[in-house]
Amino acid sequence: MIKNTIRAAQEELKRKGYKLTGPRKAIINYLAESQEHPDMQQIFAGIRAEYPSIGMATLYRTLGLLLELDILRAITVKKNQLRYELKKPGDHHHHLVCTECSQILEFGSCSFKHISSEIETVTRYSIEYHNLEAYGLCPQCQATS
Amino acid sequence: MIKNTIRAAQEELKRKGYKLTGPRKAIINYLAESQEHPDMQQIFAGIRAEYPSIGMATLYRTLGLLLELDILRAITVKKNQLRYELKKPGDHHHHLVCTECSQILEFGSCSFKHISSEIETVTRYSIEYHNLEAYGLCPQCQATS
DNA sequence: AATCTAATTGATAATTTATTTCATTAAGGT
DNA sequence: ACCTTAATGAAATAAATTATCAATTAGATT
Ligand SMILES: [Zn+2]
Ligand SMILES: [Zn+2]
Ligand SMILES: [Zn+2]
Ligand SMILES: [Zn+2]
Repeated sequence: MIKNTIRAAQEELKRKGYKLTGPRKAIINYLAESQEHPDMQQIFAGIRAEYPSIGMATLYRTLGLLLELDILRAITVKKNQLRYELKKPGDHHHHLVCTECSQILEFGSCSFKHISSEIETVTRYSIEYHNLEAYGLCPQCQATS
Repeated sequence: MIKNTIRAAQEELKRKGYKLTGPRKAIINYLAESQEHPDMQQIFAGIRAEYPSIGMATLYRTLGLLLELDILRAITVKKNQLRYELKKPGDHHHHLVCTECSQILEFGSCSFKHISSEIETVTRYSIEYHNLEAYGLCPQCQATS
């Protein structure tokens, strides 16, 4: 539900004491509505459509902030190639990344949740979130090799 | 076993048709011997100690190559802050990363192996490797907050 | 062991990406 | 409507990454 995702992100910003500004709203809206996993260039271009005055620095700052607040997730496709997605409340999934064409596919089963608390006990870390990416070849790239 | 790690990495290079050059050997040696998870700057400084003529470009190229060959793993500590570790034959582990001080702790239990082949069946991807990082606060940073 | 060939290297330049600065704007509280 | 301060955007600056290319060298071939 896109509306919920947007609202959750906005509320989290306010809850932590940040202002809900035009640029931030535009970025959150764009991310919430994008079905793929866009990179920074795509996001920048996309935002400009409905918020033409936005500067690059603001986008850097905002993505950094959303990551810190754990509202946003970055997926490493290749070295220094990140793709982004807004976290949806109630959803938890991970990603398959094709090492050939960089296609991203989501999968819902998470095996980490079960061992998370045991790892917390053993290591004394307090775990806030986790990322899991599996890398390999997508069906198309398997065919053409 | 450091010796084995070095040999495995070297053999993989040769097996794939790459030359075993001085710089590559130095980089592999450094990585194999480093117990922490160094970043590029640390690696560069460390290599220079025993291979002073190495250029930055070669380090970039070599790290990229080792990543491609799945000999090397990159751990995302923060946005655009990577740490590296050579994969050891017979070893498989994942990482806890402190979001405050960037300390990295390894943990051995991998929950993904069990579901990997099922995901391959369902998605038709062929999975070659995976990365899992859990983020949170290390014991020290929990104390000072 | 000397020769050959193509991959690799290192210095530099060029490019791209990210951050800092700072005057201006605007969000949210009063 | 006003005030305070966080946030923005443009530009400058800095940092990271990649491209270029002559010189070197690993590994194969005599
Ligand atoms: Zn996703
Ligand atoms: Zn998970
Ligand atoms: Zn490790
Ligand atoms: Zn694993």
